[in-house]
Amino acid sequence: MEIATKYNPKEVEDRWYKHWMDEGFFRSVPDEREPYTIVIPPPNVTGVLHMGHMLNNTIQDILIRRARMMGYNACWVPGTDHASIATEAKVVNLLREQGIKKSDIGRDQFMVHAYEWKDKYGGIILEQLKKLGASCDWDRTRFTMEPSLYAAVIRVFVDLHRKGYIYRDLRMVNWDPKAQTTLSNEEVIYKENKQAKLYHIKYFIEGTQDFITIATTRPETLLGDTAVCVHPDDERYTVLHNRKVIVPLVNRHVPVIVDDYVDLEFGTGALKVTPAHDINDYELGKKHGLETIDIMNPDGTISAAGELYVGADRFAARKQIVADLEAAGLLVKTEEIVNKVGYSERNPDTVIEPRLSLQWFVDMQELVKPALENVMNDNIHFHPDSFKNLYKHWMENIRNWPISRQLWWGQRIPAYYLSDGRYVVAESIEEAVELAKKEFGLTTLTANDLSQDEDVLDTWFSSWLWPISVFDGFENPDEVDYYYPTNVLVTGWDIIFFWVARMIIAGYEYKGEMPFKDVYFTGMVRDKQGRKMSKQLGNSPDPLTLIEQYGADGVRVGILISAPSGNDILFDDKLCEQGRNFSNKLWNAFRLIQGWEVVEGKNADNEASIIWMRQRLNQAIVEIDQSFDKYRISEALLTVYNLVWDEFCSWYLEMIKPEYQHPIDAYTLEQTIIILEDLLKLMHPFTPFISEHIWHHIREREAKDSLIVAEWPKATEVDTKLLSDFELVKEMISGVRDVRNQQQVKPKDTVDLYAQVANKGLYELYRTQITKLAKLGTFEYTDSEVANTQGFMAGSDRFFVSTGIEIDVEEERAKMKQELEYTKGFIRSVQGKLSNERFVNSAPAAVVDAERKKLADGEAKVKALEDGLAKLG
RNA sequence: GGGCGCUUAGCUCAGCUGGUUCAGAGCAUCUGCCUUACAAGCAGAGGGUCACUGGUUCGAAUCCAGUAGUGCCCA
Repeated sequence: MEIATKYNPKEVEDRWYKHWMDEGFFRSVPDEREPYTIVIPPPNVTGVLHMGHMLNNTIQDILIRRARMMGYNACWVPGTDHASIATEAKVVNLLREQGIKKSDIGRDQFMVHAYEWKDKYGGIILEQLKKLGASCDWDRTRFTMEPSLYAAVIRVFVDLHRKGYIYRDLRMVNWDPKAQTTLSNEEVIYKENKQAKLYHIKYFIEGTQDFITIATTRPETLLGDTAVCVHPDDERYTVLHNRKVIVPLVNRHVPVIVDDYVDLEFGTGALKVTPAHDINDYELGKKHGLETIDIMNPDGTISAAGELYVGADRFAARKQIVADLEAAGLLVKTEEIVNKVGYSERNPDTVIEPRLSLQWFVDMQELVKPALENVMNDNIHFHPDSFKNLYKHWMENIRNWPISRQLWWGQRIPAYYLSDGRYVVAESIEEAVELAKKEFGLTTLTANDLSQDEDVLDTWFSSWLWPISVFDGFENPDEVDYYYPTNVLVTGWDIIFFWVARMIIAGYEYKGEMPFKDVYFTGMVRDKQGRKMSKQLGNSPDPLTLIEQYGADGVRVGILISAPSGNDILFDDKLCEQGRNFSNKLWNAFRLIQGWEVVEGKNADNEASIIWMRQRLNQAIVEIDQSFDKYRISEALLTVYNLVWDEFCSWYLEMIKPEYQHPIDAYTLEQTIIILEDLLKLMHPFTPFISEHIWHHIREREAKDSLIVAEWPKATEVDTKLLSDFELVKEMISGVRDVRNQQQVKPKDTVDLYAQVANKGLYELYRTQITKLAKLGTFEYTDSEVANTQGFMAGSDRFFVSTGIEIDVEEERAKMKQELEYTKGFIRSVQGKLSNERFVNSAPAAVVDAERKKLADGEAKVKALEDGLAKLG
């Protein structure tokens, strides 16, 4: 059979994914085995795959595939969250294109459209994950708005309310006037506004012709001013204490208050106080008992309470008020300054408005306690653990969580109001009626007398239940008891607060136990220049295009190879090229083995190579397992990569490879295939497609006998002596090759080698291998310098290569002298250590022994070189 | 302003409990090879004062302090 010299992943990948699906290898149901569980960080249902997903899902797939091979009942639960703001925005836009306004069709109709949209466009990302090779149990795909998960959210809200953790309060919120929703602090992006203006405005002092100048960047808010504040130590304004000033245009008489909150340096040192429209002013207002005047409508226009400019947009109002102030002679001056303005993450052009609003909150102060404790004491283990600092800092300063969102797409808050504003919280309207009857003594109350809260809950209020709710854990203990706690959560560090912390909180509150044992934080994927990948910059490659170009295996290797946990990675297509080349290397090793003619019997010359390769494999298994245990995934990959490429391909296969058109003996072939099978197993988590493909072509196999469920290799005791001996042999062969290169010996020509060595047995063991890889004519031993040869050292052994080309004796002597000097210097430093009593007494015995060995080796080397130099004359 | 990181080869980064010839890998560069598995390859080579200054130690890239540069988070 002719096999292409270049591996073509496109012909292979879809086929094996289908095979795995058909055979049900991804499926997990509870059984007597120990589970290994991962819940996917649910991507946004409107989302498409980006590089961050690629990284984080590749890691999850690697972990779950290895666990599956290790015999665990591996369960990776996929799904999406409903992304209330993002999805609602998409649905609103779609409806708008059809000429439909959200307000016209009403809430129920809107929800019908939203679910339709989700069914049609949502979840593309899950299909894309299949291309990457993600071995999720697709039968378990969950969605945060499906009935069971919806019910869980409502149940938790009611429960937390009953326990007193959920309350309603007037708070300053980040208001997005376009989406007409409240945003959390994390959803506000602060951008520098270089063209901001600082307006200096006159406030007359009551009963005088004097005025005080106040600087503000938001002059329209003066409509809501209820005080002016000065610093107690500010002598400029001492005369104003206990006086009143007049707010311009609206002519409101407001008190001057004194508080050291004011920054003496900024502006004029006097601050206008607008409690309804600035968070700091709100705090000041509370402290000083000021009136709060809300001058803004939800859509960002001026409300009736503002008295002037009613109905005008806030920015139009600003322009107008500046003009009017100027006309009235109340504007002292306008200054250009740079300030930071908050924008909505979802509507990037919309300036966030601080606004007072009646919101639902979760009181986090008690809830965080077990979540903080169990991370700090490593019951839940963070990787890398430096994120504990960040976590601790946040958890110790946690603020209460605003969970209302003024949207329709989401779980509607289960609070039911009477017309007088009193309310009850219940899982259904029926329960609410009963509750209200009892609580308020209204025996004749019916459902018609109650109206449900118009707001929905923050999407994270669904997501924090995910490790429980995906197993229907709030309804039925069967599955959740088996799978929970899950083993590991893999996610970007940027959502440590949004999600990771909150899941831990919910886990302890509702299961009394951690949601996962380990958390693996991935870095952010950035472009070559270190910029975050984003749609706006257009610097993010399309993952599916990359898969087309390099194969899923290649992209997986590429993205992982430079991605130690927690560190940001600077992504470059070149990395995928390296991944693709790795696939190709393996492919060609397979071609070589597949192409051999076989002859019965056993070529004893290969035995030493086989034993070495098995030991080398053994050692690598130990290293790989250790790396996995510490979640050093990219390090494990590198070990596999070097094992396959360098050790197996460059050394082992070159040693056992028969001469051209000669057959291989059946024994060596079988041993080689067994070794290759172990390599494929080790590769499988990283490069699932090509490894499975070769697995099925290297032997005849049943469909069930697939690599994805093959047993993970186990290491036996590692023969470190044998391995270090062979490293010396490698060094010696490389030494010969170096001489060949320097002397420009043609690849086909042989050279003669003379060895002046302490341990002939070592080299005899590998005589055929050495002869073959170094392309030797003769290989003999000597006890002194050989004339007209180029010498080199490997360890403390000395070798002489005769290439038939005249050697420059002077050059040879100079090289030897240089090496002699270096070695003598080295010996001096070792002797220095060994003659230091404090070193010998306080360093561990193994370290001291190692130094003694270094000394002995060095001395042997010096002797060989000195003898050689003497011989050269 | 407060907090947390980072600084190792031209580039991107490893280097774990301070201790093997510890200064590494990949990419890039240079030399030679289309040697019948692989040019998406093979065999080699060069390249670093481990940011700087001090300290602890028998011993520091590694621990501590300070300085400089840089990035992120919070206000």
